[in-house]
Amino acid sequence: MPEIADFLFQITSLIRETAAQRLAEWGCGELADGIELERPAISKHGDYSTNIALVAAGRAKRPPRELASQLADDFSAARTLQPLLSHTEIAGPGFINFFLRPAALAGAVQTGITLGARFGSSLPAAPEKILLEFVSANPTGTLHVGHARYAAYGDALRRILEFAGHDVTSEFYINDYGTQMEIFGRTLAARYAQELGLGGKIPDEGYQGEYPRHVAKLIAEEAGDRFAGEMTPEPTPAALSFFRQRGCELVLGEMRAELERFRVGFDSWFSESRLYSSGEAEAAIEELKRAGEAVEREGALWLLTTRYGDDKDRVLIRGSGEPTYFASDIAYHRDKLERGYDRLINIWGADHHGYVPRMKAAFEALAHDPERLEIIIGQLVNLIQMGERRQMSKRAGTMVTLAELVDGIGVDAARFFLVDRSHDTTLDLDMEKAKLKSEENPVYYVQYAHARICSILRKSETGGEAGVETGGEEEPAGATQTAAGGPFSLQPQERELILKQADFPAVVRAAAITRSPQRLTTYARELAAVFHVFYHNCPVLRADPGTAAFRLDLCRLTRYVIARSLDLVGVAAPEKM
RNA sequence: GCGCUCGUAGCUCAAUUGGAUAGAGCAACGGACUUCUAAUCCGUAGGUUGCAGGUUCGAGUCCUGCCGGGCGCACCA
Repeated sequence: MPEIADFLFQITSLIRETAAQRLAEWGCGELADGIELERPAISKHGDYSTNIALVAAGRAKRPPRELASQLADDFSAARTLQPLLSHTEIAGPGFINFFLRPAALAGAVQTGITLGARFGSSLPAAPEKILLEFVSANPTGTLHVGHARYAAYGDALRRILEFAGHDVTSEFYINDYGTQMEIFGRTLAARYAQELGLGGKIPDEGYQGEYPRHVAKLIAEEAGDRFAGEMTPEPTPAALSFFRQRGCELVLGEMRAELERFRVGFDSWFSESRLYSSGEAEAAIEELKRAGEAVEREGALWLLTTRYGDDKDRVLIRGSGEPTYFASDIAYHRDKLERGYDRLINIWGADHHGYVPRMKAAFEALAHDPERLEIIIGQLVNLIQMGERRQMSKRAGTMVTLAELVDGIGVDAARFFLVDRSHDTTLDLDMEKAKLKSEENPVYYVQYAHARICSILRKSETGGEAGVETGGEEEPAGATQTAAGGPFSLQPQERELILKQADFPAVVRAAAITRSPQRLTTYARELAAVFHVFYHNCPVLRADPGTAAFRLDLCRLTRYVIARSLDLVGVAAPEKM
């Protein structure tokens, strides 16, 4: 239920109210609340249409067109709808098509402008306190385009959910505990020793590649030879602990800077190792033991996830006494719930989807509703290099970093490109092609419309051309607009523009509900297209004063909606191009 | 082998969650700048929505079975 009066929502509400009584008469009154207005594909089919007669026909056991006819009469007779509705038609198998009065559409523009920055925002029926966790890259390397995809998607989702009325916290989970960190620390120590000419040896399982060397260099710069005495024959535990910790800090610092450059900020950075220092991990495990959900077997501690549909039980504590990543994750999610969130949304890569059932099972084991955990699986990014499809891999050196992506095509093009396709399809990225074709990125099409509008608005403010020119002479035939207040008609391009603007609040809502930021890029492109057509057919500053004023309002609202649509996916809206 | 997931124009993707004649952008071809920004607009061409059934007034969308791609199936994370 939108907090804010939104034109399409208002009409829909009035249609529902009007239809409710008749539907009840036919024994299907509960259908009224489900009535939705759609934009027909063809303009001849009206401004909006509804299929309610078709839906009701099955229940009422009467021909759909007969029901449509009755409902259409009701709509025409309804006092509340008369200021909005010009007429209705019945078409096809039983669609009811609505044709709106121009004055009503003009009123919608005024409402939108009055709402200003709030236009499109809403208050959902059940606002939620949401924790949105994404990226959460291991602090042992650099961010690549796979992370970039989740960063762009997650951050856009955060913006959209907030604008749609939810209370969202974005969080980055830091895997700074366990085996991988251990190995990373050893790798850094070896690289550090090499920096100092002490000839350290990278462990067998260690990280090859340039990045650890880069981090070790940073440490060498700030620490000098302070640890030189602790490197041979083996790095001391104290030294390893330092390298682990300092390395992690440095990597996270670079990640944070890189993400900020990408316009992705996190409200919270949550450390895995803190779960152990605070005793939370132990507490979670104890709770599971006490509840009889975790048992010792074969020297390890197992969580009995098969009770809740998982394929096999899962180890929490290894025979070696080391807790698994799964144990950490349980403690982590327990902590999230204790922080009072209604819903936990995790964005995971497709390579982790097999992990979902056990995590859900853990919720049940802790007697929490697994529905509160929503895991969004994002498909992976493949690289195309020299015409070959390759999977990204640090070891194979087939990796494109977030930094390279941003340097290559810029933040706006990169974010638009990444969010524009569904997170649910695998994405092929050819960096060479992406660079060559970056000027063809649809983001510029949308930004250009925005810049164009800004240019018109600038000129209107300086009073340059408004009203001084040839009056209505260049108007397309049939224009009969007069100053506000009088009866007028709308050019088809104006009508299209207004109807497209009126879609915006519903687009935001749909994007939020279906977790699809990509709806916004599609919408922004459509709105820009409709505006460009309007621009070519309907002069603004050169129109007569009344028309010019009205069209300037159309421009203002379009500008606002484009800027907001882009902002919701983290893309800038430049005033000049 | 089992599980999850995706197959839509030559390419990259949409399609208001079951609606009317499946739409955009690139790429191709032909037009429009003495004009509020030509990074734009107009037009042409491009499709058995992987295949086969099913559900109903109606299917790209839901169900079943095949085919093909991706990803998983650890006391790794």
